[in-house]
Amino acid sequence: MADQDRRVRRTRRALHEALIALVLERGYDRLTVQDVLDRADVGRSTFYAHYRDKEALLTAVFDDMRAQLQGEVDARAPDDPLDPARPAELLFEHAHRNQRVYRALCGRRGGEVVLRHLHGMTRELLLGPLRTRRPDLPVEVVAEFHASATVGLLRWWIDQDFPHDPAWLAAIHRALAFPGPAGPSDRL
Amino acid sequence: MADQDRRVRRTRRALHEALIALVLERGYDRLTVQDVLDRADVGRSTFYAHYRDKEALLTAVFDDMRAQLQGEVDARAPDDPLDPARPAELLFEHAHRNQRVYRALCGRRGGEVVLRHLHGMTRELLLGPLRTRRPDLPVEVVAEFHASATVGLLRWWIDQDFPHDPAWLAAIHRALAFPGPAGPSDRL
DNA sequence: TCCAATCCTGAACACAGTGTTCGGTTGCGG
DNA sequence: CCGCAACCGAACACTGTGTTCAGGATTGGA
Repeated sequence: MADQDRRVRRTRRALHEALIALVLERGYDRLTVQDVLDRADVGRSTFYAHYRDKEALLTAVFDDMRAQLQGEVDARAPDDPLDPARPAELLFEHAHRNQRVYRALCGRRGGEVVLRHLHGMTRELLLGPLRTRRPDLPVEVVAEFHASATVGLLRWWIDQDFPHDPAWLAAIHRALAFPGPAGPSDRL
Repeated sequence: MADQDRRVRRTRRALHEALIALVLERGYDRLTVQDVLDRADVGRSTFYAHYRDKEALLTAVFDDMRAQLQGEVDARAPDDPLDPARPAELLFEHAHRNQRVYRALCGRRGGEVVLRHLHGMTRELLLGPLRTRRPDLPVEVVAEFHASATVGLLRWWIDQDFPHDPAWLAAIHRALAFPGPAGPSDRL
């Protein structure tokens, strides 16, 4: 199996790491495939044997992050499946624990593609809990609203270098997105 | 003065129009400068005499829209400067009256750059009215939240081909962003 | 230990798109 | 009608992309 060959693992890992480092230094769109190759010390043809292009590599890095987050959500969220602010809270915590990657992927210097994926992911994450919260409004629109707001908040936090706690951001998010005496932590 | 030469006006107008048309057909990033040139029937060197690159042209088109919107906001908003939902309402109305341009600039096929500008513009538009609304939370964060949510809603509306009214969208926006018995039109 | 399969290398290549230059032409405004 | 400014378009150098292929290196399993 392809996965078990150490060379493949090494190559992929090196490319991922090089991409992240270079995005943090120069920003995604100022990057050349050749730049990544030089940094990762990988041959040109090898790269194209693994990824279709620069964007595919970025997506692969994002998918790693996505899978990890999804795992945590699946593990920690189902005990409280109806709180619509919970997914965002988990997202903020996950970002806080993986600042480097989030800065590269979702920060100012990251690519637009990742933002689209992140937005879509967040929308799906929120769609369930939101269905019950606002039965009077069309769910798609509500999900769109909250996904945009949540990702916007996250981006702001990242670009400000993660000030305060994840809990701080989550409290603000809850106060803005779901005001009222509902939540247990509605004050700062 | 440069502005008064008919040739300049004609060239700029043709380039703007060609860009919009082509974005609607193929999407911004699938476009070549040469494509725009062919469609506008303008020489290559002429283009670079007017704009630094493809992105500068896009920005110029956006600035036209921005100026028009700003004019309307200045004309119609100051009578109600404290309602934080009013700027978004005006934005939705303006988009509805300029569907073609908004689809090209801010829709799915538009460029990422415009989105950043639109986001910034919206944030500035909201910063004033929001300052009084939520004195307990940091203004920047609140503005970020609402700018993201508003632009997200607008993009959704555009990509769905402007279903319903501007008023419909504004009502949803108000209900989600500023709930409570405050606004005059809080129901659908 | 060996070996066949698989991966990696690196240079060469064709290609697409960019942004600039410049001599010559056209159209504008005064 | 004239002088100036804008436009043209072809040519050019340049950057980056994605592919190909023959030869060398590593791997996992027998």
